[in-house]
Amino acid sequence: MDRTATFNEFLREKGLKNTSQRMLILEAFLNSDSHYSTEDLYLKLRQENPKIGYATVHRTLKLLAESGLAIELNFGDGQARFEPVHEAEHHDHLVCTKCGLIIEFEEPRIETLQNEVAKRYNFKIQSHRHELYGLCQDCAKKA
Amino acid sequence: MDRTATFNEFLREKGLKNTSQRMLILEAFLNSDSHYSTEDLYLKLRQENPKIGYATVHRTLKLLAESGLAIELNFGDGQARFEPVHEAEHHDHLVCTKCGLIIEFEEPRIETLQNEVAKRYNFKIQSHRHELYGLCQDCAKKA
DNA sequence: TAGTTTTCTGAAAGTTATTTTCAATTTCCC
DNA sequence: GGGAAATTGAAAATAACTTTCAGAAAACTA
Repeated sequence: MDRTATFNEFLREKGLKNTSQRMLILEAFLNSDSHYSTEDLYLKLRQENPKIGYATVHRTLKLLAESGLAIELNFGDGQARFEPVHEAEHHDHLVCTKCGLIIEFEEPRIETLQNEVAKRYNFKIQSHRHELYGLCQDCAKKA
Repeated sequence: MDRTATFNEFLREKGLKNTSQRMLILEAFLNSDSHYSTEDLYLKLRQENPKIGYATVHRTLKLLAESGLAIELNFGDGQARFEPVHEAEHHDHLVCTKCGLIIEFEEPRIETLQNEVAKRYNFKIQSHRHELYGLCQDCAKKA
């Protein structure tokens, strides 16, 4: 299932409608390689489609984030940015030191920060390990 | 050198002045265990000191962040929060798979996200590993 | 597929957090 | 203590985001 279909299914499940604006915004967003703020994407869309509204772009980006197709990033410049979530997202682990339970987690924002760190040192990442060790919910309760 | 002294030195270096308000804000901030927004800290300070201004609290928190005593966090709720940076901040590693070079890095924002992940699973973190593997600047150049 | 219901849209207004302005005050350096 | 320079608090300004609302469009129903 491609991402347009994924989004359509998301809309259907939520009882929302598939509109031409949403499709335009989705397409523009998916074809981006950078991190768009609402403003950025709005201005880009305006070039082709002068009657699209800022509020619609904003609302659609929120929906995309909710559907999992986008993640919302905050670099602390007071402007939210949205990034497409790519397939093959990998996960990291929480490991319980008492019972051995392993929980997989995904946190794209950590990935972003890793990339930022690597960039800081002109380092080219090939892979990574990231494990959090501690007590799971049950073991913490018993302790 | 304690943190008050650190801040005073930071002020002196920047040609800024040591005022009673700044000291009050610094003290309240350092004695906090939680993440304060400007608003939070402002309201707390008002209890003891009704004439302190919001703008001053805000400006001082920015200075603290600039001085390295605080980090500014963004949880995406549209409100910046500030957290004291504690001593003994630990670091993680970049490891070059070619020449074995190890670079230490610190990235408090990753720590914050880790905590967020842990909270998501009601997991109590005891320690963690976080290593990025790849090519250092030099090896990447040669490749 | 026409009619009905519900959601959507864009523009503008409203919020909320943050930043700036400015006149009075305070600090710092002799 | 005197004076230049920075600071303060209140209020105004800004900027990002969210909501409102009436007309438009999509989805459902028979």
